[in-house]
Amino acid sequence: MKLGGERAERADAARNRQLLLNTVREMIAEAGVEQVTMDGLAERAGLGKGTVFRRFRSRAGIFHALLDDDERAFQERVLSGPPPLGPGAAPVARLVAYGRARIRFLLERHAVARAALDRNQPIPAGESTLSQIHLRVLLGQAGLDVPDVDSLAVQLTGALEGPILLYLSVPPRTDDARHIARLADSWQLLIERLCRPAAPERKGQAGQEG
Amino acid sequence: MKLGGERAERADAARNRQLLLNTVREMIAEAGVEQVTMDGLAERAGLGKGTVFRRFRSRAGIFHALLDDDERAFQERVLSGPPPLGPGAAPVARLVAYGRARIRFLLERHAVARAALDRNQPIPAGESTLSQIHLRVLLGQAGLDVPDVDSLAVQLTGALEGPILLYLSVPPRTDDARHIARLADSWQLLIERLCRPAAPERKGQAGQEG
DNA sequence: GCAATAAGCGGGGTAAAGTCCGCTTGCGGT
DNA sequence: ACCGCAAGCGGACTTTACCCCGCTTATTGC
Repeated sequence: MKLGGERAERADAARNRQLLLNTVREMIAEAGVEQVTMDGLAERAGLGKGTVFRRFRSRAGIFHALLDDDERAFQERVLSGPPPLGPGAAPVARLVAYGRARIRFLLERHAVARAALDRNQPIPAGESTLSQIHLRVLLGQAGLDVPDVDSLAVQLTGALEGPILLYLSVPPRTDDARHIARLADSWQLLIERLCRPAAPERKGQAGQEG
Repeated sequence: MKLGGERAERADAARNRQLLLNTVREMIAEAGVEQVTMDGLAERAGLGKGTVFRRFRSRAGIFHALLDDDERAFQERVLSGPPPLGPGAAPVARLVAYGRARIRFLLERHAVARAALDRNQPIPAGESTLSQIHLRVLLGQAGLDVPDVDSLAVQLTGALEGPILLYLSVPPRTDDARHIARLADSWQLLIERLCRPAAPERKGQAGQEG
């Protein structure tokens, strides 16, 4: 019985996928992300190179898959863990908590996250839409009076993940850790200012450019 | 006559640098960024491959240099052009104008900007610090009451450039343009909310996570 | 001019990503 | 149990970024 036209993944394929993921984790632990090559991975796993590329379409795809694994656990904490990261706290508090947790998450997986960036693919790290969707929902719950919550969510995702994915050096310099703590505080400030109610005063302030 | 211990760039080197930049511009115009290879560029410029790598340390370095060129002109407009992008307008208005102009700038050079991202180097697009420094200065002038303007500037740079550098597909899909306009509006909203004065009311709102 | 020298130059060599295509094999149907 | 076949597999092949190192040439002091 096949289900809905979609053939299930073959047993050997599933086995090899797991084998490859385990192997790549070992290689990263031993020698770092930089040293992982497709040939090396294939050989170490006792498989052909074609197999590796079939499973993960590119080198970046491997790290993407690796990140997806961890991302699932993270998502679990967000969706059903204790507040303020999980449900039960006020939206603004959850936004702050999410940012802090996300910064930490990405920092701990920094090398992998950067390796998951693909020069030819738009979406970078493991289902980056996770952040975007979650921010989108919480912003909505916060009852912000803004015309376009979606775009704001995109932008805040950039504010949250951009610095780590783009500007951080890949063997982190010693003072990077301090930067991170400051980024987390700064995120909290940004969110709280964004969400706080308007001053009752009625002087209009505007900026424009064509 | 040599100046200050630093040997000036040799005449032939400078000529070749310019030749290479022109050649790469031609190649991009004819066939797109993707089709630019180091061998092809060297051959077309009538130079050796080693020369190309000596001038721009990597493939990304070429596009970085290309972007730097344009960036200089952009910086000119920011430092001494007409307001609100140039000096003379209120800081908040300039922040808004800068964001709009920067989004447009990056969008127009999207393919090059993405090609300038280097998997092994932290700093991405042509002197990305330009945005960071400028935002930093304007935030200071806006007289924000925040403890750490530097981190905020880093984060806003991410908000501004991250979406374009990370999430936008490289042959832009048709509806990407609409996204861009929305991003610009959203940027304005973000800045204005961030900079507006606090409501006088004293109800504290806070969020925390360890 | 001329020698000394350091920078620039060239192109063959290496390594690693990604492609191709014929062979093999698990799987579902009978 | 057997058959047909779509999916999986492997590894040679191609492409391309990047390295190396001996040769060439612009520059500077005499």
